[in-house]
Amino acid sequence: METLDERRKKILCAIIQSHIDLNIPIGSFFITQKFSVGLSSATIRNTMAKLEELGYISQPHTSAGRVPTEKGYRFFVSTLLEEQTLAGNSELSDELSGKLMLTEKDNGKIVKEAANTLSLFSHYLALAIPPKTEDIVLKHIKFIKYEDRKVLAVLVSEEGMISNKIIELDRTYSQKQLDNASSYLNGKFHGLTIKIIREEITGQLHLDKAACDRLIANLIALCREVFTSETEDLTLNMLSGASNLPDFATMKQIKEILRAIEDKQFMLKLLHQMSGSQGTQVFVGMEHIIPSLRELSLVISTYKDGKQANGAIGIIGPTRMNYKKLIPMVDHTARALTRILTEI
Amino acid sequence: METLDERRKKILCAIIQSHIDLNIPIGSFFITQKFSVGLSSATIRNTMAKLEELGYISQPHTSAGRVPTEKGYRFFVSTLLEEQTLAGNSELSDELSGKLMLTEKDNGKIVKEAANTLSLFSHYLALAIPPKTEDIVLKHIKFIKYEDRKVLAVLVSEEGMISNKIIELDRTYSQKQLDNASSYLNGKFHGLTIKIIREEITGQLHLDKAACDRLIANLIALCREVFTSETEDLTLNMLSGASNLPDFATMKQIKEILRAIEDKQFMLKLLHQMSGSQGTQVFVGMEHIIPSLRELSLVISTYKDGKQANGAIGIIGPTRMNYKKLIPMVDHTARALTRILTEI
DNA sequence: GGTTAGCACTCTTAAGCGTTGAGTGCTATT
DNA sequence: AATAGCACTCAACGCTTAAGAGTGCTAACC
Repeated sequence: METLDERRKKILCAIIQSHIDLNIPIGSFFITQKFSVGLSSATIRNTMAKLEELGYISQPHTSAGRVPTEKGYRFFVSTLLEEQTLAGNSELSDELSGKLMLTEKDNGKIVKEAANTLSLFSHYLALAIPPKTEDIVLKHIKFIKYEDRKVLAVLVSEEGMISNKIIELDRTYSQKQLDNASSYLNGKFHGLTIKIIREEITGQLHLDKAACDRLIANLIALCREVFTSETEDLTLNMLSGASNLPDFATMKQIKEILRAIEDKQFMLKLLHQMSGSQGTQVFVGMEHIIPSLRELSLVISTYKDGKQANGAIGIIGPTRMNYKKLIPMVDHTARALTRILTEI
Repeated sequence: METLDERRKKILCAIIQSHIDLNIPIGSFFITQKFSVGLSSATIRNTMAKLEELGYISQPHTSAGRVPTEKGYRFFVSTLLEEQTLAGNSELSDELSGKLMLTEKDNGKIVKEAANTLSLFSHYLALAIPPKTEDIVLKHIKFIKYEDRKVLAVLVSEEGMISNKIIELDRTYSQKQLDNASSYLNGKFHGLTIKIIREEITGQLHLDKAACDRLIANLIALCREVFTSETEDLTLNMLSGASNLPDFATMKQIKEILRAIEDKQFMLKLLHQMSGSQGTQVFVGMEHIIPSLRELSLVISTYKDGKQANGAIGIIGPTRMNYKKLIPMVDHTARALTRILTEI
């Protein structure tokens, strides 16, 4: 595979950046004008022909300028990621600290707020994926009498997530009894991840049953439901700035995006793709996730919440988006989010 | 003001229904074909001229057919509302009962689920507005230790809404102390609406302070925050089926809708418009709510939640939407929702 | 008087067609 | 290797023309 020398890289980036700015095919003459590169248009043309041959750019039609291909964008993005541009996001910083430092919020709301701000500044659709339910560490569980035979279970995680779940029992218990059950479970499961708790419950359950009184056994049995079912609230997908829907996309694409985001599988898939790697990643062309999202890109970065769990926050926009500005922006937001979540 | 005789009504409705079905201007000849009305196109033309003069229909251009005006749609809708068409929504019924009867849900989730289903069947954007916070009746309040000086307050309403709120205190309290505070407040405020509680707190507070011990006084003071601030979760706007975004609308309109829905004021305004009147209402052309939503209509119906509070559920679609099908659908959903919420 | 056939008129839509201009690839030259 | 020159291609634009849908009006009809 032929590699790109310095000049070709420079011209390729010039084409892509120009196309991002102007959204028109870029011609050879334009490059000589805009970038005082000291070459004639004919030379640029030769280079362009080579770049096209290598698959980085293409022509919409014979007599048009060049447009970046996905491969082109990927190259462009990778250079940007290497550069680690620490562009001035001080405005964003201020807004973020201002909004996120208000103390009356649980972590879920903080993450959502971060996505909101990111959407506001990027003018694109922002999304935040909370950590996987499995990795969440239980801090506290509390049962509240809800109706005659229904109990509201409130779960608080070490990371600051809060989740409600209503469970139905086969008979009525007093609040006192429920409090006892809470204490027992708190003592037993405090500090463990949901994953481990789940295993404990399914595995050891029959052993404990004999040891403790009937009430608690019964409650544990029902608790199984709390921990085994998907505990939706914790994995709630957070989406923000739908009003910042991109101008670029067709109705069909927008529908696809929203449908995808409503679908939990998509988010999990995405998080899975991210996991392992740290920092900011860019997916140019999202067809490997959903075929119809071919013309869209995702700039996304992981954040940590103080414990071991990882989430992700990022934006969805057109493939032709201003990566130079947006990559540092997403990166910055994720860092700020991590900082604030660990500070608490 | 000249009134419409039977024939004119019939022709007007034929035009509107045809236009809704086909989304093209409707000509006189078309009407004679589709509806075996026993009149020639010339006669239809005369009637059309009259209907246009009266403002019910209009021509996009000289040689085009007729298109309904907003006035036309309003007339059409009012006849449909009179008719009380009880069209077959058995499929919707099944889906609804199936989804809503699952017992593990709180009322907030049930309402959301109803909006989801409505969106699924209508193929439009569905929205549900929960009852006004003020009218909600407190059933239970519980404090859970969250962090050192932070407490998670969980509010459960008689209607089955659940709300979380984190409040910050000036010192640390033990869970035991928090439980005492919960009991005290439960005893004092159980069964009262948020509105009354709010008044009690702001009014009587200084009197009680002397009577009860310092801890509780302090907690009540902080409780003020729980009840006076907007308790967002309870008034959370519920929106569903963004993926069912209408084909009809321009990007600009869609942005407007989403922006509007993100804005709480809009929802409150809407609920206010609804309040007083029962049953299903149709707003043709939403420019009285937001100017830019001129080409959109809203079909919305109130639901009751067993107590005195009212919410609303409905859909947003193009002015040219299939009212004949959708009005009964919304009506039906609201009824089913009321039934299920009161049954519990 | 209401209804209808006939007809001229209007205006959109689509197709056809030459012109323009941007941008290219190729070749000969430096 | 870089460049100037040139013929070539093709989308975009404006123009004209033809077709067709639907109207309003008038005169005849029941």
